[in-house]
Amino acid sequence: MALQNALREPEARRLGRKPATSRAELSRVALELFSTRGFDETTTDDIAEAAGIGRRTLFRYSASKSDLAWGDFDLELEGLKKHLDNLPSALPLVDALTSAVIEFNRFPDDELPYHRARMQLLLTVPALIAHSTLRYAAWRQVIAEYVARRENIEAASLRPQAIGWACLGASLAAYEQWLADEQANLLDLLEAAFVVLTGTFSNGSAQPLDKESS
Amino acid sequence: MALQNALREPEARRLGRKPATSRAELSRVALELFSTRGFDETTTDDIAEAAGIGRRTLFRYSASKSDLAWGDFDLELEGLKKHLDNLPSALPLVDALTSAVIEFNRFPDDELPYHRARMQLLLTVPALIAHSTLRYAAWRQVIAEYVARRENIEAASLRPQAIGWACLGASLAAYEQWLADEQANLLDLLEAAFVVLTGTFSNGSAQPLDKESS
DNA sequence: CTTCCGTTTGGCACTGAGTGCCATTACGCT
DNA sequence: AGCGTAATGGCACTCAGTGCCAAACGGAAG
Repeated sequence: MALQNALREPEARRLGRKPATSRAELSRVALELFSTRGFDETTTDDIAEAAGIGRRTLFRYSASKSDLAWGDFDLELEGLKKHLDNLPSALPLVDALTSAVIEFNRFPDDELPYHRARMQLLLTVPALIAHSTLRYAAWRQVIAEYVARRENIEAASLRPQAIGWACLGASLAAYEQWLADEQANLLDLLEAAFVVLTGTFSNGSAQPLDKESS
Repeated sequence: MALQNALREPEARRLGRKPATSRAELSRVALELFSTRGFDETTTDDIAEAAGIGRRTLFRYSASKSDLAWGDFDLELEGLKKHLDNLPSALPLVDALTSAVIEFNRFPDDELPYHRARMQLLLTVPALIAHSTLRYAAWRQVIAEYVARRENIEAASLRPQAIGWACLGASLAAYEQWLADEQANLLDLLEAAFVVLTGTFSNGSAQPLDKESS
């Protein structure tokens, strides 16, 4: 279901007909249409036609129309895992998490407009907001597994899961601000979001904190 | 779209044909079918038939099949708002939030099995997990608005939004544990989830990391 | 009781996403 | 050229969701 054909490892393919396109290419085409025409106003027929393939084939590359808005997320998740694995265990947990989230969201300058357009859709179109939750779950799980490994507890237990949620929430809150302000710096916002968490959920009783309104 | 007919204020209805059922009743019927037969295996025709109404009418009471799994959430949200409004402003923010979340999830013992069945679906069925995100957004917004009011900042700004996310995440993490353990106490788990946050994001280690330059 | 008015109902037909089936096409290899 | 393999895409189907509209209903006035 997740991995259909046309996505076998490049080296593993020897026999048979060549795939007519790629998941990344379809994502590009779909994103273009979604951005210009609107998500609901774009049919899967439109996308297939724009990509020069049959509608039936489209659904072999992507499990759903919503899924097209996402690129190769699994690939990026691998990067996140690797980054976490390479962090020194002496680094305090919050700092490790902050660092991982920031690195995960570091993109080359020339990709930023593209990334912004995608995130604009993902965080704006109701159908995509809803669908994205399923992708986020995998992201949260990576965080949870890191916490679990680090503290030698079950990844499915309360603490890793709650922390996974908190990190996701901080990220999305930062993204919303980023999308609202063309000039804003995504990575700064991400760090600020984590500072919000540390400031709010401080260990002792909560002392009044200074505000940073926007 | 959100409020269709059949949901006008009870006192406000004088004229015209009587509604054949209610949103709550349909939710009950649908939940029953979803639980026994499975969500994907239940068609909207099935639900309409079980409720003794036409399929067309079903969609006048509920915007979507997924929405049926939710009860009158807007009503409960009002309760959450009220509770937050009545909290003493001297109460530290974390404690206020914890208290609100706990009160929001307090149910009479005899409703617990029903509530559990519903949450089991909402947190297990992919289509419902996805759809629920849209409902959660309203919940987060209530939290964000409270924080914003309390600190005299914009509800749409980073801090209230991030806190809203964190509270939602803590709640959902607690719910997952609750569903996994028949014996567990939901309110205890909720409080524990908030303790996780306070323990993890303690003020001390909020040191700025290396700066980036993207 | 009848008429009128406003509301809900539900049938019908339609769009569009997603899927199973399967013949066809294209590629690499011998 | 022929073979095996894998991708393609057409066709038909299910099902969610919607616009349209005539019929059913319930209260109030005549």
